[in-house]
Amino acid sequence: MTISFGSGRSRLVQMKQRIDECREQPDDDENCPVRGIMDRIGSKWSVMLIMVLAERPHRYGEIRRAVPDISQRMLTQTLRELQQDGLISRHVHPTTPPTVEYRLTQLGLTLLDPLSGLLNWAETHSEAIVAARLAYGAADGRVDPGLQSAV
Amino acid sequence: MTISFGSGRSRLVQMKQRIDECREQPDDDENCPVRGIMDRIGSKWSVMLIMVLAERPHRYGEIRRAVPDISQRMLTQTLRELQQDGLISRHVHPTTPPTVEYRLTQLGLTLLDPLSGLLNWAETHSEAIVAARLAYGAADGRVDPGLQSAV
DNA sequence: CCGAATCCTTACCGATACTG
DNA sequence: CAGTATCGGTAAGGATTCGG
Repeated sequence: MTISFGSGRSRLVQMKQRIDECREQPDDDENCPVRGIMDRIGSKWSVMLIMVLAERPHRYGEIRRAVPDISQRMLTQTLRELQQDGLISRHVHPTTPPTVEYRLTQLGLTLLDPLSGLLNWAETHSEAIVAARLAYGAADGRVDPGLQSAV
Repeated sequence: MTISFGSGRSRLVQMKQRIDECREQPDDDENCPVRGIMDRIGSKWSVMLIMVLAERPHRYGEIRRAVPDISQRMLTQTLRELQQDGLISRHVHPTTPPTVEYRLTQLGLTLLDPLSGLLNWAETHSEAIVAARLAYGAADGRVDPGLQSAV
């Protein structure tokens, strides 16, 4: 995007201030939605389902086939959560047998850009991260979390 | 801005293809790092610690004071994970008492931009999401997940 | 075809106490 | 100051079974 490179830092600092303010009011939930949203993003299957629906609207069984290693329990539950957040919508066609179609909402579409930005970062730097994980705990098998200064 | 609006969608679809390929090989771990990275991002404290260190390098106790509601167990554990991924570095100054400073690495700095993009999205649309959560389960208290067609 | 409901096994994570 | 070690409650999530 057109925003300069160093902008991420200052925006993050401002963000932290706002989240800190949330902690002041012990209302527990509802007052700091950013935290809840990030938890949702980080949940095991949300991003995967969003990616599937980003391609095109899908029926329930289609999603199930597109993501074979999800249990129907978690598929339904995650769909409900995303629906509850207004990111996807559920459309029932009164046919026999019933046909249910899920698709991204307008709100869900706006998420695609920042989300793909993060995923692109993950893919771009995945090799560096795997390398870092291997380098950690180096030496002769000794696990010595002592001093190290790799910038 | 040079990037068109719908770019997020196509990039996400491509991303899904690559993650699907990862599932083909049952090596379980190491072969699909994107999944692991996203889990890390979504973990409870990682983003918060990154935000703190985005401001400036911090000592252990400083982070602890900056994030009061984290246990020292999770603080140390999350710091180790981020260090292992090469996102932060740990510097021990051999003083008495010991002084340990954490800071973002070059790799960690590159994460700030896409991460702040996502956080900005979360903050921007937080009201819409809260509204959607309230709207879900509307009517007279009846929870009827039947048919609905809000976009 | 599209779910809901139940059971049950893990892992996360907080609290607490102890070390160098 | 900057951690490590251990215990235990809780909740996420998989397998399975039943319903409309």
